[in-house]
Amino acid sequence: MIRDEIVALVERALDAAQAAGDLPQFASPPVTTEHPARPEHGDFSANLPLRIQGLARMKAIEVAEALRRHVPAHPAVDRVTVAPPGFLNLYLSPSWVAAQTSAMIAAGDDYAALTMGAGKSVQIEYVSANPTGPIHVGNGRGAAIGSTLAAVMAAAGYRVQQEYYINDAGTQVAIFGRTLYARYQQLFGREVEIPENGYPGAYVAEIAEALKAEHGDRFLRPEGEEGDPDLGRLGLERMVDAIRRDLAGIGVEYDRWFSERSLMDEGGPYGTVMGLLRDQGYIAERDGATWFTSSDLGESKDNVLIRTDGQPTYYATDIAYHYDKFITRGFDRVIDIWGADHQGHVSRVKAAVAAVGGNPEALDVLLFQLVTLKRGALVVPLSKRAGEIVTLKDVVEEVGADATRFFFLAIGANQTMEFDLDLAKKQSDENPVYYVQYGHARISSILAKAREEGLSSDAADTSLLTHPAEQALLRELLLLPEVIEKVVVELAPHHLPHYAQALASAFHGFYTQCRVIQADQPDLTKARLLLLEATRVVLARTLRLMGISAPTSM
RNA sequence: GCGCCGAUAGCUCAGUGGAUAGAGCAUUAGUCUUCGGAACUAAGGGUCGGGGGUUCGAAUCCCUCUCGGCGCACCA
Repeated sequence: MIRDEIVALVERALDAAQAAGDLPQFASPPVTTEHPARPEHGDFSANLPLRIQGLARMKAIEVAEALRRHVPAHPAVDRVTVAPPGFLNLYLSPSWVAAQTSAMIAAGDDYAALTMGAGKSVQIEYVSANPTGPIHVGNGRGAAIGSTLAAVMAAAGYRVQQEYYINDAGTQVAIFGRTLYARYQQLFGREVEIPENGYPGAYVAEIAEALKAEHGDRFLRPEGEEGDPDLGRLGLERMVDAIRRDLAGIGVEYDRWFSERSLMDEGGPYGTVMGLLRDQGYIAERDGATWFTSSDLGESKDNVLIRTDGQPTYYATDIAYHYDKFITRGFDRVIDIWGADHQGHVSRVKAAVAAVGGNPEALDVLLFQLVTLKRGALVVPLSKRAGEIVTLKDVVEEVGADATRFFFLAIGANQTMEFDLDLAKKQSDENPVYYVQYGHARISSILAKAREEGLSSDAADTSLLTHPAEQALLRELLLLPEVIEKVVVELAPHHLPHYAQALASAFHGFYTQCRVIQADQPDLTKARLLLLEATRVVLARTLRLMGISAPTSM
């Protein structure tokens, strides 16, 4: 990308200035650039002179001047200036900038593909909500973040695998099964209450009805007896199917759905991990339970792995799961995306990963702060155990998948979100996603009209694209690779929607000021059509990375 | 009590140690209305929660205080 070339130019200028004796010899910190807020300060600005003035024992402005004299010529760079108190400002050549459009169009949906991932495998696991109830609004945030990060990392050259970890074992699943059986019995006229800690939501009763319709009384046991485990298993399958459908509704598709239960298979990861921990002396038996002595590894306390009832804890299975990710499947990187309420789990999973032979540095846990759901001033509980559940599906049906995704993506993960259901519809009308999509539709419409009139961008002379609005748009198009890099480095997808808005704004400004199709100016028309094609490519690419549609009409 | 996250315009939020802190919405005033008005231009609106410190330079880094969210289970 162009930024890397600019950085290289400044590095070479430093070397040359030192070689020529204009600057003393010293080891320099790495060169960085930024985009100045004000256009008169150039397209790229390097603050290197300010940072090395001490090392050079010179005034920053003099360092800058010495560097400026040694910046090598480059076709992309028009001029280099020095600005107080010691900035080196570089200006891109308007004709070079305009000429980049052809490459963007040629690259198409591969535009801004990076090699930083170097083909490394990365597994991204997200949502993984208990399959004891439907996906709710809070889960949707993780879904939007995870699926977007996956797309962006793929664009950055990683081999990405997206996974959903199905918690199909453990206490909550058992409670779900008992709730389902209670609902099932009720359908046969038995006066049975759902369990105290059960799931009161209507969806459990609906599953019971569906299973009754399909299987009749097959699962009925004599009164007072426990239910047939097959009923629970089938109910869980239906729940997982519903989750899969709801997530597909906002464009989320996983490569793999991983069963927690499968970890317990004979010779599987769970047994392996327990053996590994035991061999290394990290296991202690206390109070009838089996403990991981994680405090030996710097954790604040030990944790139970096997409860007194003989069942493994969520932590134990999670260790096995991460062993499977790192050791069995050998991912180079693993990214877990969790709600902030799991924050306390982060360090002990990392400790466990290290204990079973994985590299904790290769594990990133991306926490997103919780979504509080409101209906006007009232806070709506998100718990599955509360009666009312505001499902992701409900919200998507009301405000649309594109607006929902954009809404979740636009806010940084560290920021708590308030989702006001009363305002959801109104907000969706004002959602900036439509502003972005409208830009794409507008371009498509103009290009269609041009085709009708037999106009094309063939052999366009891009050097005609000198209008400030054209140049502003062109510079925006060049930024996407930097945005992708930033999203990957920071694991922060929220940069993407902000970029999309800036790009759309640059386009709408161009559209207002520069008429594209002009009969009396065939050459300019060709050049502007080329610019439109490039803009459409970049806009569509940006929207697609966010999992949002790029409509040709709206 | 300990830990993680946050506090920036009326509201929702961006902001990489840089130059005059930005956007959307809202408000006000305009443009234009033959390529799509879901558009464009402009104005008003800020002690970047308070206080110290580091630095040529701090919304950004460090310390501290206040307020808010979330954790600190043999639930997940």
